[in-house]
Amino acid sequence: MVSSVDVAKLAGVSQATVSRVLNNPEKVNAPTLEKVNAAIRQLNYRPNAAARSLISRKSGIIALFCGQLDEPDNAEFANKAVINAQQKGYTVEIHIQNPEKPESVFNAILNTQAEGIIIGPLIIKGMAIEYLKTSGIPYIFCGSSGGREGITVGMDNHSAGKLAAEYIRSMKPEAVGWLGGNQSDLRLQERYQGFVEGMKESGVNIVKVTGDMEDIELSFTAMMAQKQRPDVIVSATDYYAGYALDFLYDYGYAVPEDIAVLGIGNSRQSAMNYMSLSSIGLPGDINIYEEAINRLAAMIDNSEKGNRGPADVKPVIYERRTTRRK
Amino acid sequence: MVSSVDVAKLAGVSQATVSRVLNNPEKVNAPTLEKVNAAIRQLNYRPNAAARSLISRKSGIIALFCGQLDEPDNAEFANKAVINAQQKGYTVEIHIQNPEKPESVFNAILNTQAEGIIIGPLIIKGMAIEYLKTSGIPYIFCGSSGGREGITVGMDNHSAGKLAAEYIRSMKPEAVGWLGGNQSDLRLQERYQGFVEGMKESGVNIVKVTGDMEDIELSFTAMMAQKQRPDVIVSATDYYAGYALDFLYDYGYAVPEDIAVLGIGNSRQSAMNYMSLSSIGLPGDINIYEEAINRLAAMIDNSEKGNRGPADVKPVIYERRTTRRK
DNA sequence: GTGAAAGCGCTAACAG
DNA sequence: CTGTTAGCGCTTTCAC
Repeated sequence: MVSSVDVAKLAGVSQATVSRVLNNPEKVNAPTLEKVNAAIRQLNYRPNAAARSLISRKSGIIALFCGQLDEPDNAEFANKAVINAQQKGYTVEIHIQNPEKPESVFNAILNTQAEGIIIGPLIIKGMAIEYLKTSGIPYIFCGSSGGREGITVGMDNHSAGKLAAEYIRSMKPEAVGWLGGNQSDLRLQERYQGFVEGMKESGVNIVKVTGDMEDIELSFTAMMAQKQRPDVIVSATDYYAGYALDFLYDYGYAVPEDIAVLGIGNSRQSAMNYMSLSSIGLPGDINIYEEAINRLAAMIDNSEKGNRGPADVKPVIYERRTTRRK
Repeated sequence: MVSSVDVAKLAGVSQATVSRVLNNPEKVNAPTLEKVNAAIRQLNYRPNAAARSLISRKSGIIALFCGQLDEPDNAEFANKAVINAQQKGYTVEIHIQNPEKPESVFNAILNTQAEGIIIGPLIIKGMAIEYLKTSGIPYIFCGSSGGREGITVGMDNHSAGKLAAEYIRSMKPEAVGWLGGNQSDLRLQERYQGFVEGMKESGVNIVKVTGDMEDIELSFTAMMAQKQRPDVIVSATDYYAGYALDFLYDYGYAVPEDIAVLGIGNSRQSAMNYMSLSSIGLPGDINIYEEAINRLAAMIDNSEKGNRGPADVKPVIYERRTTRRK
């Protein structure tokens, strides 16, 4: 490995001068600077980031936690958050949760040298919150929900559930199915609570199905086998709604004639003509990811406590083919 | 920041002993070990990764480069590669390419402390290959294509294009449209070359449309406005095929009756009933991502040169509704 | 404007 | 089994 000492030798200067060329070139005489730069190129020297951050106590790294990227919600979060962080000059360390052992991903908090942590949609379990709090590293929830622990930027999940309820009540359903996803996902719990609140006193029976996809497939079938089966299905995420559409097709239902389907999240896919899934999501012009990274960066720079509280954005409804009954 | 010296003081031992407790606890007497561990917990001590990697010259980091995660190809790559790397104990640093300035992402190669680099689907431009070669860091292409530079693990793109050609020739098309995506994506170029080769001597006219989505929308419209318009569209990726389906729907075409659509990549979406896109992809049981990470890890551990050559997996066809003409 | 020297927090010999 | 010591590669005073 070539170090700044090697460069110094070749250029015939001291190691300190090499460091200056890298960090304060304006404080170096033009000829010296050129000599050193030539040596750097010749040796293909690359400064050692570990040594630098040992001194500066800054790693330039943000750690990002999220669920698997095959779920559009997660992929959208990761994509936007990473891009915004990159634009601010940060390097992003990504940690993807394995749904089979959801706790284990949080062990990374113990060893990360990240300056900030951003938590997207995932299952918060085990020591996660405790690790976060004791790490001393600024953290922020975005799209996920930390409950009342730390600050959260994202859609107001409770309102989303409530809005879903209000919207489908106008359809006068006989019975409604709730596709809930993983029970440990706080975000989805909040959506469900909002939904139940919105359905209160409607007298409509709610059939709730939860679990991960494999489990859902079974319970979903069971739900549709009942005498009073739902004529409207609300899904806690667009991702599950996609699978619902798939099941319904397999079982011979017409959407929305037999059964209407409503998602939450308003993913890119849902807007495509071939899917055309009605969904509840953020107003079009809001970039919560940029806001989240901005806040995180502020917390890192100013050691800001981040007690400005949550920024819960009110969702809106996007009506598409899967609910558009004539 | 609390260091091992602080822990040592509190525990009444030398700093070296603290280090031993962390790395070789079996070489420490039980009572001492307990004293030190107590101090570690009390002070909430976390070893400084920078200092460690300064000594070991190992960062435990793999750098991953890919295109935006809203494209299913990219998301699948990132997801699987990250999960496999995590299982091997690596931390993954993710670098997402901004399509507006595709070169800039590669600057990260100059400063990364990663021990290995994995390059997924993206546009390789500018100094990318040169940076890779001079970095001295082992690298591997997966899903992307480095041409003949370095080793590649993934689908044989040329064969995929050829297979697409062979398949659609059986449909006796009058004219065929090729939706090509970004011209600078080597992977897509290879698919096209294979396609052209497969169509040779068929006498069928190929209309090629390339560019990113905004551009494609225009050229696509132009393509369909021609007198002899395609009755079969082959898309270089499933992602573009999705948009094609969307356009066709808007313009009043029936798929596959008026126009058949074939994708390449066999994304999860394409298999869903609501999309049911015929596509060309890897045989079901192959995990190229695990293979890629395994090879990269081997290159890191053994400083293996990685000259085992490319592992180009032969693709197969998944026939679904968008081409199933009766 | 440049060099010498002191560490950043840790691991790894080497003594004892 | 435990303490002492010498760096890892770099930035940053402090002299000259």
